Amino acid sequence: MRADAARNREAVLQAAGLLFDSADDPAGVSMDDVAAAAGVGKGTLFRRFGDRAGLVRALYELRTERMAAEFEGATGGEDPVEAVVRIMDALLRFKIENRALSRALESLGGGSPYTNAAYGRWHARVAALMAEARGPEAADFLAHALLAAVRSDLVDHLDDWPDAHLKAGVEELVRSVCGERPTG
Amino acid sequence: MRADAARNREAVLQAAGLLFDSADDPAGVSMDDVAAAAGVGKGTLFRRFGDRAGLVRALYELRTERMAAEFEGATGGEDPVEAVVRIMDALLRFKIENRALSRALESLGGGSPYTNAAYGRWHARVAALMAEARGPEAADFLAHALLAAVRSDLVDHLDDWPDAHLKAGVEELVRSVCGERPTG
DNA sequence: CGTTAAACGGACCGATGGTCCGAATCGTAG
DNA sequence: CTACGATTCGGACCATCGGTCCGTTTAACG
Repeated sequence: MRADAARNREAVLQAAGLLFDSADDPAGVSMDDVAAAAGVGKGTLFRRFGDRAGLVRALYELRTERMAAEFEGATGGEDPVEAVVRIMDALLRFKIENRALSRALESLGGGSPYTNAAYGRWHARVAALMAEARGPEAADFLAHALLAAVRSDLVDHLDDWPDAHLKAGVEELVRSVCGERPTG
Repeated sequence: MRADAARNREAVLQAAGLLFDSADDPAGVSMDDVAAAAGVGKGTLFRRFGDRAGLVRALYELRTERMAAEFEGATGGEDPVEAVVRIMDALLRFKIENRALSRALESLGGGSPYTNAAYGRWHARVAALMAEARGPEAADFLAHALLAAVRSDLVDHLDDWPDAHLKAGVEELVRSVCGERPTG
């Protein structure tokens, strides 16, 4: 990759990140806005990322890297229920901290958010843990259901709840679905 | 309302219904398409329904009427868990039978699907039942989580599952969340 | 039938995602 | 350092879409 190309790629990612972070509605961030903020022509933007979806995915994967790495090496042996709790909590935090970007990703059109490599990975992981925790019966669907509970637009809808309340709700959900009796 | 206005309103609703039903991607149904299919000018379409969201909501409420009525009078006394199972099953069936329309409704932009009178009603009802079934602790969030599990794009994503499998998954989810032990 | 208020409908507008191609720039070979 | 080909740049340009405007038509009523 030529030097100017690499430089522009970084500039675009950074600019787009700032724009999404400071946007209430991700749909309000246009490709023209991104190009302008990055000091780059529209052609450059589209050649590098293909289309809007490509840009959003690239940005998303950038932000996801660290979190994904944290769980990549998470070896077995741990209580599967606790593992699911940890994953769901991490996802919830991520959605809270990356509201606009996450919403942009989940509203790309087509089958989003399900046509998405990252979703597939999380689902596989959670489904496996669910199968371990309570049998393989409906593990696949229950994993989908858990992930649906932290979808960004729901998190966004509940943004006037205290974070702790939301977190407690998610944890309660996970434990219930995993077959633990309700607390208290 | 003038007679021609009423006639055109019906024509638009019927045409839009057909278009959405036969569309894979609801975004592919444009307002121009609807106007043309209804044999009506664009101005008429927008004057009657305000904007795209208005049209989709009108169509949605039309289709929802029967289902809503079924639960409107559902008096108490029934086992709350069974009541939630019934509601979730009805919602699931509705999403399956109205794929494109439901997806259109849930992807209107803004805080959709949560800025929606119907959602509020379903949530209130489910939350109340959840509170009855397992205490008020996290009932509010758990109701959101249940409803999220039958969101139309998830249902659509799983459209190669047999309906019975999906239905069983939803039922299993509801019973788990309500505190029943996993079956088997 | 005449009058009036309401509805009609399609030309028009602004914005947006995406394309195109001549101009500018990078990397390299000589 | 220079010359040159390949790659990238960038913004004018295009098609489409939601939504508006306004001259024209038409339903309703006395």
